[in-house]
Amino acid sequence: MGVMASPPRSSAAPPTRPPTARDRARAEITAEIMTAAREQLAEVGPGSLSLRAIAREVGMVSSAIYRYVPSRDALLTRLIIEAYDAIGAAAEDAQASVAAASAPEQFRAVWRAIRAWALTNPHQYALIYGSPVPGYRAPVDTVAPATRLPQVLLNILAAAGADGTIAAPPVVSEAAQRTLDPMVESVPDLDADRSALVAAITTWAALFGAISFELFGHIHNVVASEPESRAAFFDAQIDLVARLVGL
Amino acid sequence: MGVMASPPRSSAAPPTRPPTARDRARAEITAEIMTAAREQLAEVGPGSLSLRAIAREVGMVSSAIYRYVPSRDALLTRLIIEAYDAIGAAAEDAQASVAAASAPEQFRAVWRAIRAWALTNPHQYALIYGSPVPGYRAPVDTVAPATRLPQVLLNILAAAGADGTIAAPPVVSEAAQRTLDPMVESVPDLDADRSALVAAITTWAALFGAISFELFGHIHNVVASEPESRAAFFDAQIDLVARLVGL
DNA sequence: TGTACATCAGTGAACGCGCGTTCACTGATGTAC
DNA sequence: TGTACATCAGTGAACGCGCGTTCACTGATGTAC
Repeated sequence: MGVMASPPRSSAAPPTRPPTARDRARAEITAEIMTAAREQLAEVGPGSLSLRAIAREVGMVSSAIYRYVPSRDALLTRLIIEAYDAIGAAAEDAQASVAAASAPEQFRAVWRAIRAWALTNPHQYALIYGSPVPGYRAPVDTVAPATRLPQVLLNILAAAGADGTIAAPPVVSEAAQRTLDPMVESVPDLDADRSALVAAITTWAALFGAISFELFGHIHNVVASEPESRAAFFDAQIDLVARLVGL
Repeated sequence: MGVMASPPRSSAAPPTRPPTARDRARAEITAEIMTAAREQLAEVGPGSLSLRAIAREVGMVSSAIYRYVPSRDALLTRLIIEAYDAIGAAAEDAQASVAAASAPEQFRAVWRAIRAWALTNPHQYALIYGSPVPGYRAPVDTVAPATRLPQVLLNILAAAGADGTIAAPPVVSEAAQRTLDPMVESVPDLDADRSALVAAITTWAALFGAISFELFGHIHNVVASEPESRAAFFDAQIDLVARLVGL
């Protein structure tokens, strides 16, 4: 997909020239706007996110927002990218902090971190893993940040596959294996067994299903609602689902 | 939960008295309103569902809607109940049509039917399994219809457990088992092994995760997008996840 | 079968509110000489 | 260091639009005698 063709560089400003007072003010106010936008999101949901309300919160007149954000959709895009980056970073940090542990332990640590992030940021979670925002079409910029999280999972599984931790990966139908052909061919470094890949994607979707069910209220009156109960239940789900991938 | 305390009876009208012309007109127009509401839902999402737009569609003045629907939230509730009933009925019908088959085959048939319903009615699906509508609080009336679908799955698993089709159900932690205590105690007929229940709930959430991922675009560029590919991939997910429950 | 009254569906105007976005403008900050 | 000009942030008014809900009303349909 051609992501990261050149070394990372901030695309906003020419590299030299120290930041002026105006630059710093701009950065600060932009941050304030994003914070207000996140709060708005939590209150009314992405569909009703309002630039005017954000302007009010920040203390400017509604039209002034347009000095910082070109449009409502662009703001949504920034929030989406932010959310993918945040949940991806949470996964990366969790993996890094147990890098010496066994693959199943890494898997567990990463998924616990993902769930914890989702519980702390339910509306940002819903923004990226809930229903698509009607009338909004996600631009390509969101693709790269969205891959950070699955990449962490793939890394764990690839390492476990390489060092023999995964004994017998499950076998799936040829038809299902072939559905991954276009993707495998477009990603150069990916030479995992396709059955293992199908299983990996299944665990990925399965545990996001578990988190969504918890967050969206579908296990209300099913699983006890104390935080420790919910955590124990999710742990059990991690362990069950980990079997699918041979961990 | 006290659902179905008395024999089913339409709560709207006194049982006798044949329907008058007015009654029939009312029923017809109510149906038209619900259809328009479903179309609205598909166009703009639940958050922006507009009574005025629905009135326009049906060809009445905006205030006339209030002869049929007490408020916007009440309309949403009706749509939600309708959606739970429809997906529940799809599952029940699928199970009934393969009632003589083996448990794994029934499981597969039901999940295929659920996915098919979701693909055909993506916005109704998102309404009930996507992000909660901000500012909307679901009333108790939605609980009973929401249980129809999981009930079908439980029935299949209970039968498979009883006739020995499920050899060795997986074992989960005591802590996770205990999280189901309140629910098991409140449902009289439920004497399933709690490990099996945890596994059942996990498969339930897992396959809804798979459907949501497909519908909400998360496997775009991952799994080939032709309908047959997607179906084959989902079939593989069913089979993988079925193992969690011993099928 | 015919009339008097009650019920209901639908109208149209109004209340009070919100939204995204554009535009000409003032005044402060930054840059080049 | 000082001045002239360019850049930018923020203002306030406006455009044109949408929304949920209430209310007094007209006219058609249903009911009881």
